[in-house]
Amino acid sequence: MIGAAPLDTAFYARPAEAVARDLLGTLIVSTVGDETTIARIVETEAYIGPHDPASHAAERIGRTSRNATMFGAPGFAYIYRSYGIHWCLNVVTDTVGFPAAVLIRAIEPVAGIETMRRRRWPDREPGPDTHIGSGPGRLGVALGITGTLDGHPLEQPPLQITAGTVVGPTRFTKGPRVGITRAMDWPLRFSIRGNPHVSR
DNA sequence: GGTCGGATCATCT
DNA sequence: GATGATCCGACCG
Repeated sequence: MIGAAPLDTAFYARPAEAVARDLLGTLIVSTVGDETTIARIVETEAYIGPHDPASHAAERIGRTSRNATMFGAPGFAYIYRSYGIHWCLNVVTDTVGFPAAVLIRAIEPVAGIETMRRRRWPDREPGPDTHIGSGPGRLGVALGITGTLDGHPLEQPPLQITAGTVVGPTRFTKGPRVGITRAMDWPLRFSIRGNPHVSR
């Protein structure tokens, strides 16, 4: 459903694993730069707390300026710079003082696809639509997300998440997270089964 | 199809 | 000084 109300704090104020699963099928509505783009979340990863060694807020790291948003209230965007190049979007979950978040790993374009194509390929022929948001760095570009949105409440423009399509228990896959070097076997990555926009 | 190296920088050792 | 929740283009087969 397009135009649904934003997800509320109660949705986010749960363990990251539950939020990661339930974010599948919901819609990101971005009005960054006066252009509206809407995309369905098709892949997520949970970073479940200080005991999660792969988390930016793992116990051995503690609270730093980068991960400060993860320690705050649920329902806010945690955005970080990846490999010095990409902006990656997370959603803060659980409770204040307990750092947990869900990384959005892939999206499927729903509206504003021309804007997304232009942002992704400004100086060359557009690639296939399945490459617009099939990865955390890619979807950041497509939706116009930058570090200035770190700490932004996701119930407000210009970046919101609203209810979308309910993804049933047999229509998603759960498996190991991608690109990490610790806790590589923890099954905290969720994706819509068979969706061509999933990163892998 | 697959593998490899470069880009680029905030954060941490 | 090294690392990393990545991506892309080049090259190989």
